[in-house]
Amino acid sequence: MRREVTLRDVAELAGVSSRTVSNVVNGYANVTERTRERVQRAVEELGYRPNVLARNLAQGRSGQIAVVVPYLDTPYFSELLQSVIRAARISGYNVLIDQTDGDAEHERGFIAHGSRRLLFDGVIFSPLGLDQRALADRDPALPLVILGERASDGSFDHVGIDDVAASRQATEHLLDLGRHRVAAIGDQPYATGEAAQLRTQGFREAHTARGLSIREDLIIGTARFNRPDGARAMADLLDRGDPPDAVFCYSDLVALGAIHTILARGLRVPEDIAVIGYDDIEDGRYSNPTVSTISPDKEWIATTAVERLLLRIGSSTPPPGLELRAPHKLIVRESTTGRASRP
Amino acid sequence: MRREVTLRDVAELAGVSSRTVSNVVNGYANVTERTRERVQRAVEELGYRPNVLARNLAQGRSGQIAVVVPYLDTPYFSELLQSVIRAARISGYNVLIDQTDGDAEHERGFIAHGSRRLLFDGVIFSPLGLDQRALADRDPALPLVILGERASDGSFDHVGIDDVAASRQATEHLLDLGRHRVAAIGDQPYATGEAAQLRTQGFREAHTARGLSIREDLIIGTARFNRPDGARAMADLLDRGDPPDAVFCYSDLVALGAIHTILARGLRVPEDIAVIGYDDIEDGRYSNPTVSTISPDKEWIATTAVERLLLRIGSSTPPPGLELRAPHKLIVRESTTGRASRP
DNA sequence: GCTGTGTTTTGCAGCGCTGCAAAAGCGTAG
DNA sequence: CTACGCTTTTGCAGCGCTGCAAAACACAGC
Repeated sequence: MRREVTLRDVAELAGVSSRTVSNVVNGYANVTERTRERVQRAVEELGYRPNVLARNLAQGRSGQIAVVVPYLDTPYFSELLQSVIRAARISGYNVLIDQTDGDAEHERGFIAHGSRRLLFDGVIFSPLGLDQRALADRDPALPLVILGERASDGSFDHVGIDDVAASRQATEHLLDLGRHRVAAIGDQPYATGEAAQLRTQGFREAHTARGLSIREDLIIGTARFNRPDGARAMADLLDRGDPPDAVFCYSDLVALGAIHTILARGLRVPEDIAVIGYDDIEDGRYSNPTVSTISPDKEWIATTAVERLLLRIGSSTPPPGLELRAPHKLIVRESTTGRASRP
Repeated sequence: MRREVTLRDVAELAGVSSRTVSNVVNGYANVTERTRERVQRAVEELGYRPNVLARNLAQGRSGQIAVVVPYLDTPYFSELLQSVIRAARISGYNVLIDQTDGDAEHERGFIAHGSRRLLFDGVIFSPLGLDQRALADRDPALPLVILGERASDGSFDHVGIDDVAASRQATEHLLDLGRHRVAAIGDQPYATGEAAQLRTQGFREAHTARGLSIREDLIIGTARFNRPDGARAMADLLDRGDPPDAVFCYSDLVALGAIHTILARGLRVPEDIAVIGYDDIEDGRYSNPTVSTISPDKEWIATTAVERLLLRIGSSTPPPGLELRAPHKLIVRESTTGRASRP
């Protein structure tokens, strides 16, 4: 493989210094038209391409941001990622993706002090559960934006919807339908399940606001927010007898899993059991029945996260950690109100 | 921000040369136990972390591979990516992800000569359509593995299932059910739709092998392989009158979209119309009805692609471009044979 | 003690680029 | 003609690491 063309090669051909070539390549303003043209021609003649690695080393930055999610194949994340990549690219950043598989050790490693130093300039992090230890030995110099959990300690930004309000809204929708035995699937009552706990809180508030009591045994925990766990939890509920007449699921995947079980048992959705999900993934818009859900504004979340992160990367004095509330709305579909009259 | 700890700092503290520290850090064999320990201690005391950028520049490699897919939110790709990331990480490689949004210009840019030179050591590329021009001015020195399309010109590897055989198998399954008016949704009869064309070919072969004629008007094209396009295509078919009694969809998403339309029209799946998909994504295992499909071995595809790519990256004389056939199988679910008797 | 062999450590150059500050060029005013 | 201020170009050092080859060391055998 022949040696690659360098700045110096171009400089020699154009009869200028390599620094001038650098200036032209980077669009520096103070270059005469004549020089610019001469350099431009030389660049093209030799087919010069800047060496990103060298540039990065010299600048002390990598031009990459990392996005860390627990699972890539969760539609919510992949839909979000799509927007993040787009937003980052507009600003000239590449996106390095990593999935933690929900492994706490792995999550910690990503924001720990000095880890993979300089491979990325900042991290957008969607932790499955961000424990105290991880926060404690995190690199304070690493620009960080957290998605989902509510945990800003002032040194990073947090972007997410108001989980409590949204969950309350979802539950109220079920109660408005006249359902009385409403179950919740997805609780995670341990230290790292904060997102789940906020949803449970909203679920409770909806009840107490109406003076309704909560059947604690109708709050079901799951390890993950995916289809198999939703299906399993629903099966548990149905096996017990005295089944619920409505279910609030903490993700659309859980809802799809639950619906799968309900239908497999010969019951109807929503006639026998109404189901509402969370996330508004595309699946739920095409499933049978279609799934009512809480729809977070993913585009808003993605662009805001990138924007804030780049701001952090760019500023020497880190801006204060903000709590950024993304808009959300309730979307009513067949799984709670049934199919509209057929055409 | 204080200056970061460098090799030289460690060297000074340990009283050795920086080259020796480098040797220890990189696990070079010929270092006495005494030296190694001393250096190790200094490394820990100072909290030294290698600067990846500098290492990359010195070595002339980036330790990253790029994976380029058209759309990240397509479950098939996100499921595949998950495995690719895992496989790459095992070999110490990071994965840089990019989505092209199906933009040909963007796709070309990724493999074009010199583009983003050295940002990644190789590319796993799932082109939406790899046109001649892109192949023509591709950088011959860039290690490349292509997924999906069948297009190896000998200078790169290609990993994918046998599309023709698989499609034929799917179609035969529908014919075996006694269906006679079988439609196909997803054809792309233009230059860059090779994957789709192979599936159409399999569809045809299944018919001709049994001496059946094909109703050309039952082969429907779509721009993408997603739910909305599947739903739309199915609506077209039904609007025409004389609807098909079975449909072979070129992806599970298309199938889910098609099923959505069929059910919305008050028809039944599979009683009125049997539907089979392609890709075996998780959706299809939990949808109502569950979706029969062609299941490619994604794990095999991912690990093989990474393995071959790293082999290319590592060898100075590029190995011959291989055509690697991944295993696949037909999976029969409710959308073709109906629900098993209820429990 | 000296030589030869093998192991361990070192010095240096350089990967290709950019930051910095100085040098050169250029036009205008005095 | 000189001085001054502004624009344009340049030279150099250095980002932090590794490749290479030479130097230093250790040990055995004569």
